[in-house]
This record gives sequence, C-alpha cells and structure tokens, in this order.
Amino acid sequence: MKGMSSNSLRDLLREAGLRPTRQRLALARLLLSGEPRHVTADELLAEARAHGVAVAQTTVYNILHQFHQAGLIREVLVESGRSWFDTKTTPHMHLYHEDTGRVRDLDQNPLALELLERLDLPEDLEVMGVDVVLRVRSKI
Amino acid sequence: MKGMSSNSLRDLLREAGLRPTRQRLALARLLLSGEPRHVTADELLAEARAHGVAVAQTTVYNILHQFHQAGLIREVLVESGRSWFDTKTTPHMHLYHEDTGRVRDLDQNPLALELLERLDLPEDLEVMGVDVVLRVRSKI
DNA sequence: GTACGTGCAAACGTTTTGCAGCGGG
DNA sequence: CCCGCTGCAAAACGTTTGCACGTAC
Repeated sequence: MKGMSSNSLRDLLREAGLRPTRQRLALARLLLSGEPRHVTADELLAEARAHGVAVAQTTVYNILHQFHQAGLIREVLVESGRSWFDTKTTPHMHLYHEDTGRVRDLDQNPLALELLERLDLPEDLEVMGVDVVLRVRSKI
Repeated sequence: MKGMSSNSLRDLLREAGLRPTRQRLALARLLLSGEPRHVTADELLAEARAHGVAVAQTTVYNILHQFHQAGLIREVLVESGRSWFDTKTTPHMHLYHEDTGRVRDLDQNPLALELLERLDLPEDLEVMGVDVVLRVRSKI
C-alpha cells in the first residue's frame, strides 16, 4: 500500500463502508499507506498530532475499532490494559518481547493454518480467527 | 487438587514463596482445590464474598498476579480491558466464545508443542510461553 | 436536510501508589 | 518484639460509553 494516493485511501474507506472523514483519512494515511506496522492507540494519537492532525483521543479509539471491524487492521492482545493494532491482515503469528513490550510479526503462516486444520472442533462452532503469541525474552 | 486440606494449601503457598495469609488461603481454596476453572478477578471477588471471605478488590488483583507469577495459575488475554485466569497450568490452548465471552480449554497439547519446535527463532531469544486462542462463534 | 461521526466528559475495569499495621520469624 | 511485607484506599491508567454538536453527502 506504499505511496497510496489520497483518492485510493478514500476508496479504501468507502469500500469498507466507512465515510472518508478528515480524521479517518489522516489515520488511514499514517497506518495503511506505508510498510506494515504495530501501534497502540496512544502512539497513533501522538503521531497524528505530531503531523498536525486535530483529532480527539476517543476518535482514535473509535477509528481503530472501526478499521478492525472492517478488516483493515488486526487487534493483538498481549498485555492486560493495552491493545496493539497490526496493519498486516494476512494470517501470521506474533512475537511479544517481554523485555521491551514490543510486538513483532512472525511469518510462518503455514504453521498456524495447519494448526487450525488439525483441530477437532464441535460442528456447531465457526472459527473467527486464530491468535498465536510467542512470549519471548532476551537471553542476555 | 480436589479436596486439598488446609495444610497442603499452606504448603503449596509456602513452596511458591508466598506467605499463607488468610486472604491467599481463601482464594487458593476457591481456585486450586477443585476442578480446573476460568475466572475473572471480579467473579472471584464476588465468589469470595459470597463465601463470607472479607477481602478487598485490590487484594484479589494482587493475589491473582502473585499466583500467576508463582506459576500456580495462567493469565489468558482474549478481550482488552479484562483478564481471565486459568487454574490449569499444563500446556494447552484456549477457545474464546465471542457470543458468550467465555473461555474454555482446548486440550490438544501436542499441537502447540509441535508448533513451538518447528519455529525458527533467533538464537538469543528465550521462549517464555506460547499462547494460542481460537476465537469461535456459534454457527446457529 | 439528515444520517452518521466526532469529541467531550464521565464511567468502567484494571493497575499502581503510598502507607498503616499485621504476622512470620 | 520487630522488620518486611501485606492489604487497603485512593489515584492513575487505558479504554468505553452516552450524548450534544458537526460534517459528509
């Protein structure tokens, strides 16, 4: 999505059923027009304001959840009391660095998919997603 | 751990490096002396008070985290803003029912272990744990 | 014009802080 | 008996909610 134009961001939002408001466009540009990234709500708020975007904290939360529901980003739960959001939406796992509190992608998609295929689930359940988090620490 | 006596609970806490205080003993009895279970802090607080145990909310949080750090219970992160605690500590995965908000165990240990073995991790990282959550919904 | 979004303030669940006093030794 | 640590109230933290006002269409 690198170097995505204003117009294609507009279309992206519209296709997701979201009105391309000033705030949504600004956050979409920060989140979705570059390399995949992991952010918290507060980091994104600070970044938006540093770029001169006038936006309320609540709105950042609202928009992050709207993007999540629309499938534009993923939510990653690794700490109680704080959510990470991941702009990479294809199936993959996460590495959580307990020392730094940072989240990284772990690109071994086939494993998580195989895991899912080999599970014996009750017939009446639909799988909405598989979240795999490896908690790691530096050995040194 | 079913039907565990007061004395063995005392020993369990002592071996975990925790003083067997009145509150810790009461919560340990509720959590660790029966079948494996999943609770939130507030559920446990309500249950303790229903059993006539005088304990503060903060103390329940403190003790749950102390039990977690001591390896007596596991923390399960499936929703932002609320932690579940699982009294089953052997390796296993979790099923998160998005309809009901409930957590259940999924006993397919070998899969999660195999997953771990087959990952290519940087040499300098130590794996502290693997969390696998399947988000499911009722098909009906 | 109107349906939908935003942003404020207040509520929520959880975590942290500071400290009085209990209890293990 | 005493010191370390526990357990508490209160505040802080990240997030969610309810509602009045704005804005895209």
